[in-house]
Amino acid sequence: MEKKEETKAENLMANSTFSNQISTALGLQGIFDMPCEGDVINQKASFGFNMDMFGIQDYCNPSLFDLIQTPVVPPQPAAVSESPEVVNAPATPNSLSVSSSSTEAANDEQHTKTTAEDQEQEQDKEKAKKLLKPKKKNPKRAREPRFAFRTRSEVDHLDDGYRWRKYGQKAVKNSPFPRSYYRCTTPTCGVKKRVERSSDDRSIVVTTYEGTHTHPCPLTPRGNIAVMPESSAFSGNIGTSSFVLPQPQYQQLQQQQQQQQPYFHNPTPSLSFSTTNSSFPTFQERQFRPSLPSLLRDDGLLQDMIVPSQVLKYPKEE
DNA sequence: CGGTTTTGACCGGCGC
DNA sequence: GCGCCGGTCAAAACCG
Repeated sequence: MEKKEETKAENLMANSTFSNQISTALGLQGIFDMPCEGDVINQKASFGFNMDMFGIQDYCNPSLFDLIQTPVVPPQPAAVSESPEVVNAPATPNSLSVSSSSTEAANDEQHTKTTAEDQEQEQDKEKAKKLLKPKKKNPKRAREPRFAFRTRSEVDHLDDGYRWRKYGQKAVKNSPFPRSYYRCTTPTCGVKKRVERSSDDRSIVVTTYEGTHTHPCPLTPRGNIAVMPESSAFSGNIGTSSFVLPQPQYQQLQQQQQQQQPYFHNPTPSLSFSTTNSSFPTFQERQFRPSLPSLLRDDGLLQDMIVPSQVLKYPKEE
């Protein structure tokens, strides 16, 4: 019951354009504070990361950034060793018979407690267990670059335009709120993200991204930030939005992989977040306010902070 | 019926 | 070596 309510709520909130787009796009690391509720948005958006690079430092909050930025990148990449041990082939199905016989012997010594079938089952279990081991191949595999940011939102999992599948949830020490683990559903994309609620302020969601998407945002044809995909009222404007979030890391990958994957030839828009000569107004020029139609109101209002200027103009601003 | 979420178990790293 | 903890797996449940 509650679950359904939650689902509803999440659906309602699902439109929240997510700041990870920004972060992902910029390849930033650290924790970004991204207030996205109306009460907060009215306070003047306090981007926690340095937006100087966009020429919109007016809205950056360096102190906050400094305050909350944390080294989410592991201290040491600990030499990724493709050591032979990774080859350490676990018991393969073929080896089953061998170990099976030895197991039988062992059982024989004790007592004939199990039938052959039982043993087979046990062997299957063990085999299954062992089959898990090879996955530890890269014991110290270098972690992807990570970054985290904080978002004030009622929902844990905000829609960032990408599709995620939850693959785990864990209770977090010293926090009453569990941490959820998501993985990008795109087969070749190994991006993960963790979502947890701040124990200090339950209204704050801490999202940590790991890795770089190797594909455009599925909800947008050109990898642009997705803004209210189902809001047809805006999609038109958004489609031509000057607010285009490039994805440096993604672009890097483009360069690296475009030979392998023509997919990446899809030109990623250049950084037009810069306000110097684009039609996108400076943050200073813009008035962040809950100006979107009511259907947006309950969403994380982050989209207010990053919706294109056209959208912002949409509702008469008075 | 296929995709997603839930959830208990498992594993490795790390500190003691 | 042991226990704790974070991260992941995968079967089952759930959902559209």
